[in-house]
Amino acid sequence: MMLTSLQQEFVLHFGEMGSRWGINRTVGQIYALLFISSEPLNAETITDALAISRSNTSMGLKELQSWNLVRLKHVQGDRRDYFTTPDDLWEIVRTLVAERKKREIDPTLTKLRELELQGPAGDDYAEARIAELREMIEMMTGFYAEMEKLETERLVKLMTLGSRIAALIDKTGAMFPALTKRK
Amino acid sequence: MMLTSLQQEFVLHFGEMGSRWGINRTVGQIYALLFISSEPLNAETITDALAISRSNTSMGLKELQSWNLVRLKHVQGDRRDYFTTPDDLWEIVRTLVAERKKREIDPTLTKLRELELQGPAGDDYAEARIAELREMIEMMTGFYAEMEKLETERLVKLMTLGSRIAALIDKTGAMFPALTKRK
DNA sequence: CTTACATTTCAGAAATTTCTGAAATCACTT
DNA sequence: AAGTGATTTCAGAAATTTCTGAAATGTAAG
Repeated sequence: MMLTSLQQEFVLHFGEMGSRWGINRTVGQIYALLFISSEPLNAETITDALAISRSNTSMGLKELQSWNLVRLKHVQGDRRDYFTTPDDLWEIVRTLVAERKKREIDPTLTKLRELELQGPAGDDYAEARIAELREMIEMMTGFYAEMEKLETERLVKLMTLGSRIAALIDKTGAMFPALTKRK
Repeated sequence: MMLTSLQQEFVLHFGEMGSRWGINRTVGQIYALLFISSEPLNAETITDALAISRSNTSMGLKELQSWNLVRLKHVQGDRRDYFTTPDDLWEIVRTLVAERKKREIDPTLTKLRELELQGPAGDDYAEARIAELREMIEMMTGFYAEMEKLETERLVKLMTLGSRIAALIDKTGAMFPALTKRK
């Protein structure tokens, strides 16, 4: 498959950004290619569009599947696997956030709880700092859980409230003022 | 400096998580150490607490400074630099989010705008997909900009609204319904 | 069961990132 | 301006990650 120059640039950009996003260049490129392709692509097509090895494509697709970022399709009378990204961008963002939380936040939350369970270690400052960090992460993951529950309509509405958001918050009764205290 | 076992475990965990967070092990460990230390530390102390080279410490601190994640302090009568993390966790989170946005999102938004400016490339699907992605990122960065403006009090209040958030959103008039449409 | 692909695995090669020690630079003191 | 100690730079070494080609495995059809 020959890429248009638009596709080419888009794909290369995602490849370069890959390392900042915690994936490698190839994975970024494969994802980008699937994202801007109107039809599902098979591994062979991806391999030659990106000029990489067939095995690299296989590993990249496996990685994207582990992130739940691609969907498998089948074409009538063709036994090869075809891949796409979801049409709905909101679904993509939800998946991305969920997976990053799982990989980047959850293990740390677990570790912090473990450390607290190990009981007083005679280092009051470190203990307080760890507790404080755990509480903050819990608050943020709690908020995330609520956001995740919202249907896309409401999420969009919230995100487009603009500066009226502050006034809206003020409309509700005061809650958990203790959580705003500083050390 | 001898680390307590609590500090040790905390530091090692941040080191391991480093790669998932887009920093390297050493940078993760240095940050963790500063975070749980009640007093500012100098490079020499960090070097021997983590058993790394002096130059590695220097590079790690430089990296943390480029992220705005550490503060420089000076001790009376000591010409060495001492480093700490801000006491206020909210300040840390704000910095982290701002820096990640700058590194992970902004360059892509710029690139997408560039691609759109290059004008019709005869690939309607890719063009539509790129426009859609740009709009989504703009919506999210717009929301982020609003969140960033909120004082910590209000942010905490918003984050602890729990399930009442949905009802609150519904209280406002309908806005931008077009933005919720699917392809 | 055999053939004909399709896909995955995996050991080593290649590329990239991280780390070190030595030298250079910087900045304060005398 | 010479001396002392702190910090940074940087070239190469070490470690890690990514990529490839070949072999192994999987799977549907004949």
